[in-house]
Amino acid sequence: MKIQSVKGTRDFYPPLMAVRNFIADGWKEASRRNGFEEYDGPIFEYLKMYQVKSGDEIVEQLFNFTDRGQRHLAIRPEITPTLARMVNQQINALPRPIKWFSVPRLCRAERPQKGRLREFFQWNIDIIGVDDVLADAEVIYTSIDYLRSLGLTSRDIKAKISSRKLLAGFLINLGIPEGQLDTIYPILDKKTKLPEAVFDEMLAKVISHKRTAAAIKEFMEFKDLSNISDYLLEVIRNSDEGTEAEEELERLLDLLETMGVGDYCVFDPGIVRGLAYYTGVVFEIHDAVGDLRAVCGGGRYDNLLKDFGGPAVSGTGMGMGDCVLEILLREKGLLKDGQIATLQIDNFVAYTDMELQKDAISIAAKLREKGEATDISYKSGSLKKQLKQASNAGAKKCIILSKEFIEDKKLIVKDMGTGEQELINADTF
RNA sequence: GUGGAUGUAGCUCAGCUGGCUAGAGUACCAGGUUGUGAUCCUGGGUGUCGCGGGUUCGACUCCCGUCAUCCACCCCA
Repeated sequence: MKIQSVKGTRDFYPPLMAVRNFIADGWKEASRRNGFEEYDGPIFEYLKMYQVKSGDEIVEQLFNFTDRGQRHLAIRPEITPTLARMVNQQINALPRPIKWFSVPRLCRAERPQKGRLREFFQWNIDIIGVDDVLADAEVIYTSIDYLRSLGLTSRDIKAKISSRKLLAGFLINLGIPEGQLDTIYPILDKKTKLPEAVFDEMLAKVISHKRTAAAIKEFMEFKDLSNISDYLLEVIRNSDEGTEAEEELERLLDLLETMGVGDYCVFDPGIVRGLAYYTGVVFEIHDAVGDLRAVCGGGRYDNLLKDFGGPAVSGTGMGMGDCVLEILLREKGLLKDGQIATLQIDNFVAYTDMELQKDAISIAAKLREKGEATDISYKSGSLKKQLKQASNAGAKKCIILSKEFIEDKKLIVKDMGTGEQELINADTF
């Protein structure tokens, strides 16, 4: 019976595994050089943990099951709730600030499409316990730092930055009841993703006042804080919250400039994020020219720990999936199939006669004991074939046992880079 | 859940308005005077033409159904 792979999953054959490691290793290096510590949690959790934030409809979008003890469990669709749980459990023992990262394998039961699969990897970084926007700047900087290290320039990608607080202050001053904000955010989040007419229709359903709707659209299209119209500025500054958010954003952009990534960053009030739990700075990094979905997204969530039964400690973080990233890197020519070696050995041991096999095995074993990556031919076929195998394995040297070994206990050591070879005494090994 | 496209060798694909034993490139295996990596040459098909029905003397080809994949919606933590 032939069984195929499950929809939305990937088989990581060695060349693809090399790509996956290339991405994950880069994430880990970027995390460490920016001062983040690695953590991980279980791959499944109680289902209700994912319902806290997002309600019951989320259940249809994740893989859930009941174990033999009748526990309702779910394979993790994200790691942030796990992070919140773990931090809450030891909140009084952990030194602040908490700067943690993880590269979890996640599953979501959504319909697969370009840049979105049912099983994927996502780099998460979070800073918990720092109210200062410096923490938001650090998160954005670390994200850019990684992408930049791959060769993506400020012409390739842009970090679009806004603030939920700014938006909230603006909307409230326009006369929108605070309780309605959570319904409006997901709609505004779609502004750039939908045709204008469709968006207008959706917005009209929640905002009947035409001038208010127009003001919201106008606000979301501004690209420069210093160039915003007097009327909108007045609306923003008409509240402490709006004024505070404006100052925070200005400081954030200034910090990013100081960090040397100012040219990657733009203010974009069109960035809202669909999630309810964001409370401050929000951002997404996009392909500057293409129409791929966001490479990563994140923001500040001041109530997350509290929502998971912990204290009111603030956090800010970011998630970056591997699928869109890989597509982007391939489009930019920064990642090519077969470009990353799946095998890198130091020595390959070849022999021209079966009577030499035992000695060859012994020499290979000694090299391995010394810590050198060594492979050996399993049969004494033509030397041509064995050298080809050595070459394919990326061997730096090929050690050949032949008549010189039988006669004088000498080995041929061939440098696979230069092609030069020398005779050495076998007892050197 | 909705719509569109596509299913032929491990991979990329060709195969016309139905007609001989189903093909190419690539990959892989073997060999090219039993001692040298590339290229080249020779040989090897590794296949339930997604699956099931129907039409027909005859189906990879046409029709119906079904399954799968991809793309776009819905959704997106």
